Amino acid sequence: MTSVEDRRVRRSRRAMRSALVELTLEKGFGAVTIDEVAARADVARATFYAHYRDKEELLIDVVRDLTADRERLLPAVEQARSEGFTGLPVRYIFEHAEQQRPVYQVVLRGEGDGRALREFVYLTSARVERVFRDRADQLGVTPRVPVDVLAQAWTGELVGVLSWWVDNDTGYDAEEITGYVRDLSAYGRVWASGLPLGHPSAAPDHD
Amino acid sequence: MTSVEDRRVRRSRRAMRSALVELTLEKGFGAVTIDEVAARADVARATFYAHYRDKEELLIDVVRDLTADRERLLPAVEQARSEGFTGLPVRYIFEHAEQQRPVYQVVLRGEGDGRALREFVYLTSARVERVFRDRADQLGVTPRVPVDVLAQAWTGELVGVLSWWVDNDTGYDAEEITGYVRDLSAYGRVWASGLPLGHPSAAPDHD
DNA sequence: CTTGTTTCGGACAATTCGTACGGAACCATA
DNA sequence: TATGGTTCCGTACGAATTGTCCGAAACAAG
Repeated sequence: MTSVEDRRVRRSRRAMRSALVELTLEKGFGAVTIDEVAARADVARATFYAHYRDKEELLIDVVRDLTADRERLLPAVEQARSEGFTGLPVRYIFEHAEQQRPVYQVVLRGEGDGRALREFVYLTSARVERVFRDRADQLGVTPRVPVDVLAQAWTGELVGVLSWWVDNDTGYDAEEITGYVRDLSAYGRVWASGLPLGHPSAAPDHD
Repeated sequence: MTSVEDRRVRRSRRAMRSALVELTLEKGFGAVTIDEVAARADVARATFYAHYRDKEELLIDVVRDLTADRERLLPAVEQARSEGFTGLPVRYIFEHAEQQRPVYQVVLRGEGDGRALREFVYLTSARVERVFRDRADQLGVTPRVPVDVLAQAWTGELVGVLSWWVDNDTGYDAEEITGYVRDLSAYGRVWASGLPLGHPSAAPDHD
């Protein structure tokens, strides 16, 4: 039942995914009705229920499809780099977001009951945490900040900037924003604000 | 119409706000019906519509009430500090989240059509950006990363960690998490991962 | 006490939802 | 190209929820 092999299944699901994205951008997720999705996808309403329990599940399917697509872009990058690289290069994330902008907009707006965005954040943070943990093990150093906190913070930063970037006309292109995010997260706000680097051992009294 | 002065209005709105929070934690925002909110708040259904257009507006009211409460806590802190301080101390945010945990959970889960969470993020990031901008002006330095990017990144980091913290049993208390977030965002991932501090002028090749 | 506002309780039509069904169209095999 | 299994269509149905209306009662503030 509902085999992913079947061409009809692929067709229907793909159609419904992009129908949802379109409609959500037009009138907001909450205002989109299942009838409309089916109509736009040129599919019977009964077909929708044959694949998804509700709108939210369809949106989650959109998220999974998006992240799968994102992962599919990485091997080429990794191969071109020094061996053993398993990171999630910021630059390709923003470029991916540039290409798939409408989808990112819909996903990152976080509509629905939040399951979809949470799925996206989870898929990302789990990836990030794994990378950080491997790196720490490999270098044999003890992190000054626990890896799980690090992963959550960095994912939050990424998602925050990403949401803002795809939803507004910020004036920065993918390359610029990549540079800022990378340097900021790597060297911190003190460096980023243009101050001379003090020694971080004393407790800082910034906010 | 709908004057905020009237005691009946205050009563009704407060009751509906906490009813929504309770019910959302019990069964999820999407599953909560307006009937239930009214019933739990011990208010007629018509009264709901006299105050809010839909559930989302009620949730936004929850957000505004929450941030207003958060702001109300700050003056005491600011006064106890060196004059001229206008920051948003991380520590008090996490302590506030600890006290108001159910509300933070509901808000940060980002259910509904996202307007409420977006309002929260906006209210926070606007505050943050103002602080960063003032600080940059005051110090007369040119930030290496534009202030708007800085604000979005830091807000994202804060919201990301906050969501994770209030929704999971992370094992860190408010003070610990505050220290980590503050140091990490101030000095960056390179420092946080325990590495010796290289010179940040060369282009980094981390992710 | 009087005036204006808010709340109540009940009713209403209109949407949307989720499910069911037989028959037609389709796909992957042989 | 024949066949058995699946997916899709079209339609129909009851149930639940929504948003709006109204007059009467309760309340707040001068």
